[in-house]
Amino acid sequence: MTAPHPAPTGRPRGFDADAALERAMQVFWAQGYEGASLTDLTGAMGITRTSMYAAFGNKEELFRKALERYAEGPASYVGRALREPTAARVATAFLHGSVRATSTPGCPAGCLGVQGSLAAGVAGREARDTLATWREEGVRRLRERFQRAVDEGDLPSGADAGALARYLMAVSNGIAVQAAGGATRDDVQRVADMALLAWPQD
Amino acid sequence: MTAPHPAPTGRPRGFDADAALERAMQVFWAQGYEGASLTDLTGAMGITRTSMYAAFGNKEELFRKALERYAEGPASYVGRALREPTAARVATAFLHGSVRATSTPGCPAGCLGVQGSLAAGVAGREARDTLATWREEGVRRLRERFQRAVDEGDLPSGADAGALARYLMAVSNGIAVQAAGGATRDDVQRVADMALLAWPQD
DNA sequence: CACGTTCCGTACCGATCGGTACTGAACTAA
DNA sequence: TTAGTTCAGTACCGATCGGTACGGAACGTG
Repeated sequence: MTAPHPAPTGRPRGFDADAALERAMQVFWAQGYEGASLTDLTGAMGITRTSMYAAFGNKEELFRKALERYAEGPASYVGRALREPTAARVATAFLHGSVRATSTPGCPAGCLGVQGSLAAGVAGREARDTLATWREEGVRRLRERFQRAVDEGDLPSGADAGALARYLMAVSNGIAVQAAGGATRDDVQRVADMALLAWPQD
Repeated sequence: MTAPHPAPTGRPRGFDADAALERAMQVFWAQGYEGASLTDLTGAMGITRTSMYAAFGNKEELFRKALERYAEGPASYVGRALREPTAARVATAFLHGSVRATSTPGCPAGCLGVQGSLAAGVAGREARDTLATWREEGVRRLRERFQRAVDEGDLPSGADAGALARYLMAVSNGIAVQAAGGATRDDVQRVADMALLAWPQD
């Protein structure tokens, strides 16, 4: 394994693909999949259509890659929250992370995983399903974390890990909708704090 | 005032405008504002483009009228909830109504007021703002109802009516997102019930 | 009947949609 | 230098977008 990139022949790429993807993510985040035209996207990315297609495939693949970047960037709080030592701290970190990510100055308000595509025509159906799967994957990770907490005695033995997981995801989604609609960070922070009052006490 | 409709001269309308608006509402609900093309809409409404423009103005006005119909139909639970005698019962009726409306067989999953337009390009920006204003109006009505409950001693004097109102709206929005993503009625019912555990006890 | 008014249906408008063919330009290897 | 390969940019593709012009059809009124 001396050369992970086999043979860099031909004309080199004239732009930073990582930076371009970051811009594309921002456009999808702000305008949604259907609302983001190739003109909008390539304009923000600073490249031509042909360069975009050569580097990312097509609009749908660009969207999927933008979502991956989103998951590792603005939504990285999910993975961090899951590594908290107790279920209660997981819940708190998850919702507080959601508050921060959906109300960060300089970034679009809301969550790409929600407003990227929620209801769509035929053209945006695949993007919609991609996001639904992504959110469901988040529920699954939370559920498994909480099931472990039940097994370890961190949560009461009667606690429903699946219900707790979906509850947190739903509140997070609601925070995202509120933020997208103009609610302030203080507004959604109060929502998160109030939602945590429902957390099971042992 | 003998004739509220002054002079019904000319060729009479060949379709039921009310039924047509109902179909349009369903299409916007399922596909969102940008995802619903005029071909989709008029096809479902069973009328031609010219008839739609004559009866409803244009796509944006059709959307606003569909939202009005939604508010008086599937979302009528909001007004009913506000008339409940105690704040706690308002909250319960509001979230349970949200559960029912977002997971009704035969209707699109989710809430038109959320997935109708959350993030949009220039074309859908007005629809998006219309929905944000509509949701904010819901928060206002809840807040005023809860402020009254505080004044009457129904809620503790320290309760923050605005925070309670936004909390309920956020949870409702989250339920809508989850339902749109495929969560079952039982799933979102559990979310609602758990969210109500956070309600202030006197 | 003829007349004015309104509605319906077709056929079309310019603009924009996502996507691509093609021509050079810029690089490495021989 | 030459050949081979990849990228950039223009100019364009057919399809679809929201919206409309226009002519005929269906009504109430003289």
